[in-house]
Amino acid sequence: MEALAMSGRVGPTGEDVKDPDGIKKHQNHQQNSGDVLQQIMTVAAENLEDTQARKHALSCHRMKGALFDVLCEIKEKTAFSIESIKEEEEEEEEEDVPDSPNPHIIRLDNMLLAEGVVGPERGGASAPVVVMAAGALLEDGTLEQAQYRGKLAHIRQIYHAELEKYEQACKEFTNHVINLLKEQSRTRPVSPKEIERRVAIIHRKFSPIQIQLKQSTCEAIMMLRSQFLDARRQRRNFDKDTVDVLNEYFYAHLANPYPDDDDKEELARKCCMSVAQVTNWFVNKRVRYKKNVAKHLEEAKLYASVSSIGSEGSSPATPNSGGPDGEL
DNA sequence: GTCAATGATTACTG
DNA sequence: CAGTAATCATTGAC
Repeated sequence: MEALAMSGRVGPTGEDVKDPDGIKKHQNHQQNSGDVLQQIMTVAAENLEDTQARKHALSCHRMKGALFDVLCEIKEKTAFSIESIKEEEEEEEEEDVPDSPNPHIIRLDNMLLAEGVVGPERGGASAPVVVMAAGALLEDGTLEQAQYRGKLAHIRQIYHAELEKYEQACKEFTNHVINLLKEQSRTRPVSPKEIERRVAIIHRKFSPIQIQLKQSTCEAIMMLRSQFLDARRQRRNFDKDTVDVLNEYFYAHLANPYPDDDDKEELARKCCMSVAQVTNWFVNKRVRYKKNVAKHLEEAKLYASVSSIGSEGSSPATPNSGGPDGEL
């Protein structure tokens, strides 16, 4: 209220306030400020043109500066307590905000980081097509791995594009609100602290969108993983040339169809498959041959004639038994 | 849609 | 740890 006491020496109505009578001066002040407050109260009920005219009149008023200060002070005192209560309530309601990160969000962040969706890009992740093309020729990297990386890079791209959109929208809305508040600050007291509080509220309201984006991205990664890492869903029959090479070896070593590590590697190289796949193929072949020898006889004859080495026996033996009459 | 064939996985064994 | 047996999940011919 000091602001009012220290305000100009000329009254709003223009009369002389140098009156030595302090009571009269005080009454004048009261009446003047009452008038201005009354004008403010009636502004809301008026149409736009009247309001603009009234606003202009108010902003030109000699008492405006002093009254504005007074209103700021009152608002600081009253609104501050209300806001602080509100904030406490909001904090209680919204525990899922980034200000108080919960384990779920931490898990999402960790997964995004582990998969390289956030954080530093991993060698060419931004160029999935190149990765996919080159990936087929990489060390142990199969075409599937290259496709996995390519799709992961695509998810990364989408995530960052959406994140950018989100940040842009949040920023635009925040700026819009700040501008509105600044605009309003010409006719009503708006403290920087209030602007700060409003911005914080906007960010809190926007954060669930960001969490949803993270959640969706993680779900996409999980789906991709299950799609690519479960080989059974990826199963492809080996092509005929591959099966020919394997069958040739199998029937050529029918007495002991247990390729050693060197042979497995050689076959894997020849057939463009992994050693594990060669091992699987022989496991399946042995058991299925044994289950139906009769059915495989024709096949045995065919590959026996193809193979220059020739069959060592008509029945597969147990590993390293060496004998042609061994059992599987 | 059905079903045999087939590649991969799991539990268990020696 | 390599192998077997049983089983799963998918492919591909019909």
